[in-house]
Amino acid sequence: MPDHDSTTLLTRQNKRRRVDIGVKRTVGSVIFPRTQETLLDAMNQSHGPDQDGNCSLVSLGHGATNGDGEKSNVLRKLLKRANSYEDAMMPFPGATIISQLLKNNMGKNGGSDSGFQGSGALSSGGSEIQAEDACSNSSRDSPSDCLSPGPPLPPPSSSSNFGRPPPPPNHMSHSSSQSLSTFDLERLSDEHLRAKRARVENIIRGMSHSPLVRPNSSDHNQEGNRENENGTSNSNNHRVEDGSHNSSRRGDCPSLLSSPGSRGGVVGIGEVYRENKRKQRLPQQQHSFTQLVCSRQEQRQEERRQLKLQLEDMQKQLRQLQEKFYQIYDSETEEEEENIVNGEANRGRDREEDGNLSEDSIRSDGLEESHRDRGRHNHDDLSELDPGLFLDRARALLREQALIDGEMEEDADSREGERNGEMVIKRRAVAGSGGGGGRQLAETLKQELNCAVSQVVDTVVKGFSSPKQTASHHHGCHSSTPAVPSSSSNSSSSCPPPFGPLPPLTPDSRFGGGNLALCLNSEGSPTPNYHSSNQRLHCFGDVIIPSPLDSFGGLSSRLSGVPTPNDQTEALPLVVRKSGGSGVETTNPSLPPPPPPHHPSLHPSPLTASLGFSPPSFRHPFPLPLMGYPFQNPLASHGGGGGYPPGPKDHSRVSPDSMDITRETVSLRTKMTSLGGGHMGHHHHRQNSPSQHGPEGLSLSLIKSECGDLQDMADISPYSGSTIQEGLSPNHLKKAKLMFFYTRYPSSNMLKMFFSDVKFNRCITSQLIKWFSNFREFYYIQMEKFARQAINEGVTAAEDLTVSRDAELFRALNMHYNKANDFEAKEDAARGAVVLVKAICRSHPPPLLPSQYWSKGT
DNA sequence: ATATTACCTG
DNA sequence: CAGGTAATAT
Repeated sequence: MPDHDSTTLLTRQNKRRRVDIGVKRTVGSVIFPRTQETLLDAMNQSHGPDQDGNCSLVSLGHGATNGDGEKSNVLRKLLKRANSYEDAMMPFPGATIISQLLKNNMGKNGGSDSGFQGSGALSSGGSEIQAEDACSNSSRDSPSDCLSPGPPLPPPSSSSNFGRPPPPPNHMSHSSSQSLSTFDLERLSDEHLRAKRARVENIIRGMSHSPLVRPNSSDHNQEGNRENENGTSNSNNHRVEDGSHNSSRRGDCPSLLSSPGSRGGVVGIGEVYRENKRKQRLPQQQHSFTQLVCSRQEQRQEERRQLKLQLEDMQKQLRQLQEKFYQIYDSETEEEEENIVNGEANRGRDREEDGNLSEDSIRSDGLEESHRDRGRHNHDDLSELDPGLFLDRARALLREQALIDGEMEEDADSREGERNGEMVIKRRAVAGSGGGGGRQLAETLKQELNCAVSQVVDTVVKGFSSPKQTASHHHGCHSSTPAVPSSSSNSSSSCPPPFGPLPPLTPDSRFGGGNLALCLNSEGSPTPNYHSSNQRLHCFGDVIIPSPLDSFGGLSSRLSGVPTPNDQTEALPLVVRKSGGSGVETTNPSLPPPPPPHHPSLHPSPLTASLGFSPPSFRHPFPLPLMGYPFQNPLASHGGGGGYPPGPKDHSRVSPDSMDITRETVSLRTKMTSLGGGHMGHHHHRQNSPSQHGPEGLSLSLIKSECGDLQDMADISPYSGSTIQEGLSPNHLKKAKLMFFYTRYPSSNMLKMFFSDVKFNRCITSQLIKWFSNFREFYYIQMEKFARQAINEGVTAAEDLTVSRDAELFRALNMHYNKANDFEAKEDAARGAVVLVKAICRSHPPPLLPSQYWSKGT
C-alpha cells in the first residue's frame, strides 16, 4: 500500500472525491424562481422527517430488513412528493445505494452484518438514510438555491459508476421524468435532495474507498437491477464520481454501464471515466441570495405598511384628542388669538415641549410655524392634516396657551417648557370658560396627547430608522449613511446556525470558552443542514428587513431558532461581524462579542446612534444574524453609483423589484467592503485611528459600512478613493477570503461588485474566480479531513461529533479565511461540518477504513 | 468561443 | 496560490 503508486492513487482518489462537487450549475436556476416557494414547502416537508429525525426515520427504516424496499420507502417518504419521478424511476436513490454499500462494507469489515441488522441495523439503515438526506439537504439545497442539483450522486459503490450516463441531459431530459409527473418542483426538490446526498455520498465514498469497503458484486446486482430503471436519473449523480473508483470499479461494473438506463444508453467506459473525473459545475446560490433579498424586501415593505397603518391609527387618535382639545380650547381661543403675537419667543418653548417628538424636531421651525398658522385657521380641517400638522398644531396650542399664560403671569415662565403648557392649560381652564372640570379634562387630554404623539413618533422613527435609518442620516454621518452595523453582530449569536462554509472562529469567550461544540444531535440541532438558505435568510433578515415573517412564514419561525432543515449549498455567512462597533474589533481578537446586541459602543458617533441600534430589536423579531448590513441602503446607494446620496427616503424608494442581484451584491458588497476593503481606504478615521486597527485595518471598513454609503465605500474605499487598481492586492485576497464566508460561488458580477476598486478584466476576474476555487478546495479538503478524523477516532454516532472552536477544522478554516478574525464565527458554523461528519459516521459504522487508507488523514 | 469549474501539480 | 488541463454550460 505504501507504494508510491498506490499512495498516489489514493491521494488522488481522495482528492477527486471532494464533496463540493455535487453541485451542478444549471438549469435549475431558471426554474427556480417560480418554484421556489413550492420548493421550499416541499423541501420543508421533506425535511421535516429528516429533522425529526434522525430518529423518526430510523423507526421507519426498521422494519425492513431488506434494505432496498424499505429504503426506498423511506426515501420516498423523505422525498415525498419532491422526487416523485425519480423514485419511480429509481427505486434506489443515491441514499439507498449508499446505505447498501455501507452495509456491505460493514459486512465485510465486521463480518456479519450483525452490526447493522437488528434494531441497530435498522437504526443504522434508517439513520443512514436520514443522515444522508439530512446531509444532502443541509449541504445543498437551500430552498432557494437548491434547485440545482444536480449533483451527482455518486453512487457509492462501483455500482454507482454505471449508470450514469452522462448526465448531460438534465433531469429534465430524462425519459423517466417524462413518464412520470414532472413538476418542476418535484424535480427541483429531487435534485436538491440528490445533491445533498451526493455530497455526503461522495465523502462517504471517499472514505470507503478502501478495498475493504467496496461493495460486493452482489450489491451491484441488486442495485443494478433497480438502477436499470433509474439509469438516467442517476446520471446526474454520477457525475461527481471520482475517478479513483473508476479504475477499479469500471471493471466491476461494466455491466452496469451497459445498463439501459439513460438515454443515450450506455456510455462508453471512457466516457464514464471522464465523467467521474470532472464534476459539473455548480450552480449557485446566488439565486437564493437574490430571492432572499427580494423576499426580504417584500417583508419589509409589508412592515412598512403596517407601520404606516399604525401611524395612521395613531394619528386618528391624535386627531380625536385634538378635536376634544380644541373644543375646549376654542372657547378660549378668541381671547388668545390676540396674544399669539409673540411667536418667536415661544418657539424655544415649543421645542422643549416637543422634546420627545423627534419627528417634530426635525421639522424646521418655519414649517412648524406655517403649520401652526394653518392649524389655527382651520381647526376643522384637522382630519385632513397630516400627523405632522397635528403635532404642530398641538404644539401651537400649547404654545399659545403658554403665551397667554405668560402674559398673564409675565414672561417668567417663558422658558419652562411643558410645564408651562400644563400650567397654562390649567390656568386657562380655570380662568377661561372651563370650570374645574374643564381643567381636568384639559390635563387629561394633554397627557393623552403627549402619549399618543410620542408613540406615533416612536413608531415612525423606529420603522424608518430601522429599515432605512433615515433618522441616522439626519444626524449623523453625512458622508455615509450608517448601515446597520452593529445589529449584525448581535444577531449573530442568536441566529440559527448559519453554517457556512467556514466555521472559522476564534475561540472566543463568547461561547463560554468551552467548546461549544455544536452538537447537532438530532434533537438539539435542527437538522443538520449546513448551509441553509434559511439561515441565510436569517442572516439577511436583519439586514434586509425587519419584516414580519409572514412571507417566509415558516422560515422565519425557523430562523428564529427553530430548527429547520435547510441547507444551503452555498456558503453562508457563518461569521458574524465581531462587533457592531466600528472597526475596532477587527483587530482585537478580544472582542467582546457579547451575544446580545453588543454594540460596542463605538463612539457615540452618529453611526451607532444612527444605525439604529435601537431598532434592532424592533426590527428583527427573531434573532438576527450575522450580518447586519442593511440592504436597503446599500442598494439605494449602490444604484446611484458611488456618490448616490442615500437619502433618508431611500427606504421608501427602494423598489424591491428593481434589483435582485443588485441587492445581493450590494449587500455582499457592503459587507465585504466593510471587511476587506476595509483598510484600504478608510475615510473615517474618526474613531480610532486606523493605525490602531491593526494591520488588517479592516476595522475601518466597518465603519464605513456603518456609515452608510456602502457603495461609496466599496468604490472609494481603496485608497481614499478613487484609485482603481489594476491588480489584486493582498488586501483583495483578504477580502475575497472573507467574502468566501458568504459566498462560495460568487458570480463574476458579484465579484465585480465587491471589488469595485479593481479594474476588472479577464485576468482579474479569472484570478478572483481562481481564488475562490482554491478556497473551495481548501475548504472541502478540511471538511473531509475532519470527517475522516472523526471516523478514525471512532466516532460512531453522529451525536458524538462535536466541533468546537478548538477543533482543527475550526482552526484551520478560521486560520485560512479569517486570520485577522475579522469575523466572529458562530458556533453554528461548525455545524455544517459536524453534520456532514455525523452523517458520514452514521452511515458508516465506525472505522470502516484503516487509517492507512485515509489520504492525509490527520 | 467563452466562461467557469473541478482536479492536479508545483 | 498559481498554472494547467479537461469537462461542461451557455
